[in-house]
Amino acid sequence: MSEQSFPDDARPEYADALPEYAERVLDVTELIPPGRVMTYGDIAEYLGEGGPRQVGRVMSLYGGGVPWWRVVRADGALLAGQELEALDRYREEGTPLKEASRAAEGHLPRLDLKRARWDGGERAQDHT
DNA sequence: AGCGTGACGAGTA
DNA sequence: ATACTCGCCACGC
Repeated sequence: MSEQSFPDDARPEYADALPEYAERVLDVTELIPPGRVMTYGDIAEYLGEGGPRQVGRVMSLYGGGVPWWRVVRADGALLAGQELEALDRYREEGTPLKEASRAAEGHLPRLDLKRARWDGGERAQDHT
């Protein structure tokens, strides 16, 4: 096959296809079981490529078609701008939440990562 | 090329 | 628990 040599800054792109990295991130996102979550960093580590910021970027740009609420920040804070949307999902999926202490009323609950975090493998998780 | 910005994360005060 | 720093890396100006 004749190898066409493109200049490094003029590689052909196909509009229908997402960048390969983005596709992998979305792929992993769809593997997260309902009621569980993975952090941006977890996904990056799982892929063995990129970092949390790269994953965050992908979700920001292309996350609309996948269960984006199952990809969360490491501190358990709900996604800014879509807290209520996400909270709704968590409640219907039974995702472990950590209710805000009564002292902080205005605060929405945060995720209980200790219980909700999914390691990417199939494994029994119990307790209550 | 430099610099600010971001759906991040860990460490420190 | 909050605030701030740094490290990280892709992008846009």
